[in-house]
Amino acid sequence: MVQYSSPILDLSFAALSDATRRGIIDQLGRGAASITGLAERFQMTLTGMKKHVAILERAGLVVTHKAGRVRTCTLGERGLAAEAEWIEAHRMLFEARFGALDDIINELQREVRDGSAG
Amino acid sequence: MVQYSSPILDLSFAALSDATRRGIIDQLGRGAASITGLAERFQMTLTGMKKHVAILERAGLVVTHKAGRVRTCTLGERGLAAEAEWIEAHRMLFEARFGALDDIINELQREVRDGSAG
DNA sequence: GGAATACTGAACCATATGGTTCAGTATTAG
DNA sequence: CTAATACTGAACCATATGGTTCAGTATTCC
Repeated sequence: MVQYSSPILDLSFAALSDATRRGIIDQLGRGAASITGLAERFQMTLTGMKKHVAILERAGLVVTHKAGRVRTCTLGERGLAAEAEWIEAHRMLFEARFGALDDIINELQREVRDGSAG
Repeated sequence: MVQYSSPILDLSFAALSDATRRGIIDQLGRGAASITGLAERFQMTLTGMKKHVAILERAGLVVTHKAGRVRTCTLGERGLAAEAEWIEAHRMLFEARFGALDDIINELQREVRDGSAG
């Protein structure tokens, strides 16, 4: 079996797969915000927004701090380094695939070896 | 309301949020593979593997071609450009936050020290 | 033709999202 | 103390994942 487990990437790519959450990151890049502020900006109930923030927080992309009644959300310190690293490494894979097309064709012919033409 | 919709990023970040699917991309970077080949390598039923491949395909990350009985999977030509672009743009946001942190802290300390707004 | 191979689809199950409402709790303002 | 504000948690609903099994269909091999 092959193990490619990476809880951080699992959680953070999942967190980034929603447009609202990408918008929240965008917004927090312009300054800290409360749950209420984010909920208003994204036209959503407080409860709904809190769930999004919880998902971002679990992924380490957002940090929150409650002072009095107000929970303030900011971008996490972790940043997007792990995600960028994976993406960049695999961009090269994608590009290498088109560079190394001959090898791939050979591999294909060896594996399939059915001479299927059309 | 704010619109941050981007079906491509939705689908591809979601596709990348699973370790098995990241492994499949890894594997396809080393050469094309059949559903059966991938299913064996990742210890999974054909049906299960086909679902993963379908999710990668829907995101444009993988392309498949059926010749005879065999469906061959390869990396999609689209690559990871859109994902890389989003990540890089927002890495800067994250870093800008912490670059500006000194300023923010100074500002806060100044306000506290001066006892702003009695 | 008949059997093995490779995939496919439907159905099922458990869990997670993405959202809601409703009923609280804690904090701040008067 | 009272009231408003800001959040929180439980419960609910629909849909998507992540996996399975079981029953096909299409191809290839003998």
